[in-house]
Amino acid sequence: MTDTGSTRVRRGDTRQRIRDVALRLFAAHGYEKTSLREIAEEIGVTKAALYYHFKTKEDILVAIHDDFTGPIDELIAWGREQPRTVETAREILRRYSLALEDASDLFRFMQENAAVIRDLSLHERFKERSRVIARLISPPGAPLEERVRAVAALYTMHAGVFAIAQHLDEEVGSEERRLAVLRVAEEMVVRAAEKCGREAARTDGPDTGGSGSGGRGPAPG
Amino acid sequence: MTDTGSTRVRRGDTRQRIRDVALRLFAAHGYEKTSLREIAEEIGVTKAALYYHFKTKEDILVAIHDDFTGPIDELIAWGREQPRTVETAREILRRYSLALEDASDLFRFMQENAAVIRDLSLHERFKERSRVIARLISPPGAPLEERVRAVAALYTMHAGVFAIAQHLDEEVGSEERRLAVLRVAEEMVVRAAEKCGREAARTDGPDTGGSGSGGRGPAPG
Amino acid sequence: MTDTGSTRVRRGDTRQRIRDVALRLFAAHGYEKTSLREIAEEIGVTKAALYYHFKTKEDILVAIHDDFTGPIDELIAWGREQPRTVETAREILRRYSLALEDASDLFRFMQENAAVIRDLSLHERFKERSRVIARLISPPGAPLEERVRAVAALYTMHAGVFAIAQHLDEEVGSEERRLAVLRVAEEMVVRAAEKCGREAARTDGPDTGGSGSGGRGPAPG
Amino acid sequence: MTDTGSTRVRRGDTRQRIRDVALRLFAAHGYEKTSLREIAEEIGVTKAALYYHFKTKEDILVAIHDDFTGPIDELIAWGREQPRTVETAREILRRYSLALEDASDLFRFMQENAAVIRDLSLHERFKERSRVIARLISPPGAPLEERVRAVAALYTMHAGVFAIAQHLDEEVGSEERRLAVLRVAEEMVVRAAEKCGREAARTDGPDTGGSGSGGRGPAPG
DNA sequence: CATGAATGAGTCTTCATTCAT
DNA sequence: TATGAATGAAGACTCATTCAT
Repeated sequence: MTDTGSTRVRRGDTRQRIRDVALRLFAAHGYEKTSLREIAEEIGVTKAALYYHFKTKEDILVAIHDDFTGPIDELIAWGREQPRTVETAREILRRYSLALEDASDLFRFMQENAAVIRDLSLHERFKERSRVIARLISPPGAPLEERVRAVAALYTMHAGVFAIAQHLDEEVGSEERRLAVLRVAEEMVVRAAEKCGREAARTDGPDTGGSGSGGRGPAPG
Repeated sequence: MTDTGSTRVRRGDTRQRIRDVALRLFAAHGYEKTSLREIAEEIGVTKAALYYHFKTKEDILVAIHDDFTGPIDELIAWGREQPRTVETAREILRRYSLALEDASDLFRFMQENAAVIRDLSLHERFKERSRVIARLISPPGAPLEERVRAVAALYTMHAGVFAIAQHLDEEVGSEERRLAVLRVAEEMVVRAAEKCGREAARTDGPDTGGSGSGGRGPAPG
Repeated sequence: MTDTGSTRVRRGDTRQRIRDVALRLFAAHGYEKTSLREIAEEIGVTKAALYYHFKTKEDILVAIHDDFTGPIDELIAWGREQPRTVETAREILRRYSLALEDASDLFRFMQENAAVIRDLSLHERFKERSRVIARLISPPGAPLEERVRAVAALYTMHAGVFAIAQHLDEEVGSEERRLAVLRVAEEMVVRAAEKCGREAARTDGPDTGGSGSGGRGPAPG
Repeated sequence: MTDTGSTRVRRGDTRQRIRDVALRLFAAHGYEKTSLREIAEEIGVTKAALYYHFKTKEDILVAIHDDFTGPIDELIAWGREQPRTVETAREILRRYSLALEDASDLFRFMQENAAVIRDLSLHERFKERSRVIARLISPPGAPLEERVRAVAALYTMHAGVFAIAQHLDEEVGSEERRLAVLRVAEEMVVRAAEKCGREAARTDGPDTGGSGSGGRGPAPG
């Protein structure tokens, strides 16, 4: 066995630990209010060590961001090749819901620090992805209300991972909450399709979603 | 005639100008990234002058906040005395929509700086008001999904004043956008009531709302 | 009588003291090696106080520089209006010698920190003035050797205020040294004129100049 | 045949490359402003590698310095054994001019970083050599003006390799410039001797220098 | 012969805040 | 009603240097 770091410091994983701690602190107190000193101290290294691994504070954030965009990019790639049906839209929402849950800290951070992020290089990359997904759900030339509904569905899901959760301070399981939010979002886009008379397959309930990625097993009626 | 500031600076209204400029800068670049120096410079006074009018930086924010809560408080008071019908819920949304539009900078700011605001005294006051309105729409003991829908409707409207607008980069009038968002939000709570079998009055359209606060004239079909 | 600062700090003159101390330290240890902390400590204020008076470290240097350029600019202005005779050139050298002596710390600094200064905004301004004076002495289209002589004369004088002085560690009075250097420089330009056959007035020796601004007494008309 | 670096980096010559790159950067931006990171990056090794070859940053500079002092030391040795005639002085200048040209980057660096170098161990060694050469040209007990002339001649040559060159932005070949500067310097010491009535050999032109080190062939009349 | 990882001291600079005037 | 002058604390970042591997 190699010397498994009894020597006071988990070796090698510093870079990853910086990302982890930074995300937690950024999400908790905001990007500007989190100092590199705090991050370094919590990890147990010096500020200078952070600069060995990342060129700037913003760079840490970028690295965190890019850590989580893989699933989203796959979702976009998948979405582009599907037919533009309501069922596709629903499946996108289901998958997006899962991706969101995995990266909930990051999304919460992006949402709650939007004002500051606007001045960062990150901003454009993030915004673009958001826009693309919205377009995947609501066809480019769709009527205003349908497009609003699509974006609203997305934001509902974003809010679902933290803001809405705060309003539900009772004992609501996180998976239960996720599914409830998902169902609401799904319905929004289904409604949009109905109203605008698209090639809506049956849309009575969120039943068909059974295809699975929306969750394990059928959602309770 | 009133002394129309021959001296290049409107005298007397400094306090108000501080609030205005501060809100604009806070909303644009975030609370932490906006320095008192910037505010003072833009107004044309010294930093010290800000301290004549406000005790701390946070105080400026509190003053701004309180400037805009009047209408919301009235809405809450009004809501408390209404019967808990779907129609009431819709009317609350309509009025909330208008209040939001008037205080859009502030709401945008609160939303986009949530992470930083969490550490401020303001936070609780703001959060509570939000919670109360949500409760006005979805009865305390309502089923999970209905409550989610209520909160989602509220967030949809919050997002409507800026985030959604960004996705609608075409030439959509701001009033047109507001009404579209409002309609989507209304439908969310109506749907909730239907599903949960409340004493839903007719919900076909946002017609009854004629009481007026939802907008001028009937919304286009 | 007003309270004449028994209160520990000479009031009002902070800005000037910053310039003085900064120049001394810059000249002694170099621009890069002199930290704002050192300057502040020596004056007895905080680093932040420096930033109340100057926007950046470079700004302090610029202010110092501009303090001393007045006489040089006057010299240039005067020179431009004189006939381009050898006598004018000699008078320029004499006046330049005096200006140099007054600003010797600055010139020494500029000379000994040239490498660093090259990256500063100051550089161009300084270089240009240097060039102009050289041109005043050696006519634009003069033969190579004459121009070299003019520049060399200038550099000899620059070096005279410190580098040459170091080689003369015996007891040579500073005024004695200045005049010796000046005489050498004068001769260089006189020789140049002789060789190139300009309208040299008598150039046998640096005698006539004696009365001039190179020492005490009125400059020749 | 020699292993001509198939591996992208000339191996073995790292030490030399450090010296080269360091001198170039030191001369360009100054000693303090040039970081070991820059040097290492430009070479394509890590900072730590520099420390394999040199003990400190200052050590790199010392090594560079010592690289170039050989010719100067030889010149000094030669000079010491010559009779103290004007002709000797001229020959010293001629040889010095050539040595200077070979080590122009270093001399430029020493001149333009004098303020910083003063705090380095190098300083004394360098200054001493300078002093010795000056003494070789102007006899120990010579009158003030003669000594000033000697030092000025030396500084003129130093300045000649860069500062004067800058004033001559036209197309003046570097050899042409060197010779012009040399001629001016020579004349300074010749004049000194004339005035002070030393055993001046003929001084009409820089002809006798034929020994060659002053340049190839007779200088143009 | 070199690197990966890290450090401690220090850099310039900005900030919210204070207070005598 | 304001300002001029200043401060203490902190910020992000860089540097020369070290050392185990």
